Amino acid sequence: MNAANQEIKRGRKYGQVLNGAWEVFRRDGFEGASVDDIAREAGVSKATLYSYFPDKRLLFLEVAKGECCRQATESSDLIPCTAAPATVLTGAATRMVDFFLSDFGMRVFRICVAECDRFPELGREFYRNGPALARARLVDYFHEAEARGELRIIDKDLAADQFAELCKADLFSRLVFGVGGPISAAGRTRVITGAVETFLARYGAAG
Amino acid sequence: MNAANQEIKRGRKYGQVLNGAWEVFRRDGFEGASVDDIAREAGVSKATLYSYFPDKRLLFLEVAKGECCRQATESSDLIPCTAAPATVLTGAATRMVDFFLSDFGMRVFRICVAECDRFPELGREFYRNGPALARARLVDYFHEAEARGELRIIDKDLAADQFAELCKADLFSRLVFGVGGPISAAGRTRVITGAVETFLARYGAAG
DNA sequence: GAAAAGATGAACTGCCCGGTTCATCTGTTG
DNA sequence: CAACAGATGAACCGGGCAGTTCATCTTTTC
Repeated sequence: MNAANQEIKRGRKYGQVLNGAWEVFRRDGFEGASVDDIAREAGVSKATLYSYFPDKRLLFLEVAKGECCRQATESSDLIPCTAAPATVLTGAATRMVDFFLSDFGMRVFRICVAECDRFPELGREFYRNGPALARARLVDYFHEAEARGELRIIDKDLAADQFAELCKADLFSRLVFGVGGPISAAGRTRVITGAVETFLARYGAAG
Repeated sequence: MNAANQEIKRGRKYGQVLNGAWEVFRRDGFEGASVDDIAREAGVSKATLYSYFPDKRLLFLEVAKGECCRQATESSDLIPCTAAPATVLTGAATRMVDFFLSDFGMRVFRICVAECDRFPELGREFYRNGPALARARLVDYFHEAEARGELRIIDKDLAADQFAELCKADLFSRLVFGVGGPISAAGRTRVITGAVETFLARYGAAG
């Protein structure tokens, strides 16, 4: 197991530390999290923790970057491009909405926004594995769909960003600012179908 | 002057404290700001500061809420509703983009996101004076424009949110995560005209 | 000009936190 | 079993910060 798992680079409890640190950081933020808390949460002594990471800053950066990468690889699944645009787009919209409505997505976003002054590279990492990745995939799909005569898009980058943004309508602000309780399933589908319809009204080949 | 200005509720230097506190809070965030720094920045002694506010938390809340209100009242200017929809919407889009691209808008947003766990009411205040207000104004305009036969919108709330969201395409994420240097004027107009065109493709009466 | 109210700044208290040290314990390897 | 590397935890250090106190100074008010 040790030989196979390359992520446990140094020492036996490297993974434990990362998990515990992520738990505490996402709960309390960077400043709010104390190293003692992290050590306790990870079931590890402070001395052990500092034998892995030179300081709190580096620990945080490693944890956050790891989570950003995880988010990217986990969402690297299907896009069945051959279906009708409305179907494909609805699927894509659902996945995007699910992500940023998730507790996980929200926490990562919040931390990135809060700490991106202190950790500029963190914001870039998140952007690369999040918005930029989603855009690249959408643009790829747009090319194929356009070749099939299903869509007509000049500025494909902008169109992809617009679509992603349409998926956030209403939901995102309310969640970010903690307004109006939990999001209902009806509210979700309202936004998703609305996004697809508006997008196709502009870029659909039928228009 | 004292009788006329009701904002100086307690003591002569109340305003000074608020200004200095805002300066430091927006630079360093809540945790990062030290009360000594604030007192120095405000040109006031710490004892004076604590004679106005019982603790740092309340001071921050007062400052942030004040800024949220200011943002609302300052943007309460014109919407010339009688012009063509493309014109009106372009103006509205420009104002929204200008706001969240501004140093001020960005800082307020960042602070609200970062601290909304610690200060739930702050997020609500920002939402009320920001997104919710913008939506209400747009919806009002939609009603008038629809009565004139210029637009055709069923779910006006959703449409307003979509429009606001379209204005953020590309720009907002890049700014929030500090990716890709300053925003060019060309990039700005690209997004604004794109937003108006997509919106009108869906909701314009000509469609 | 005197009293009252407000402002001052500097010192002080406690507390928490990041980071270090060290003597001791545990588990692995040969 | 012996040797060694890693893990432990508890104590400790230095520094910064929120909040208090107080004797003194300034401004207002009558």
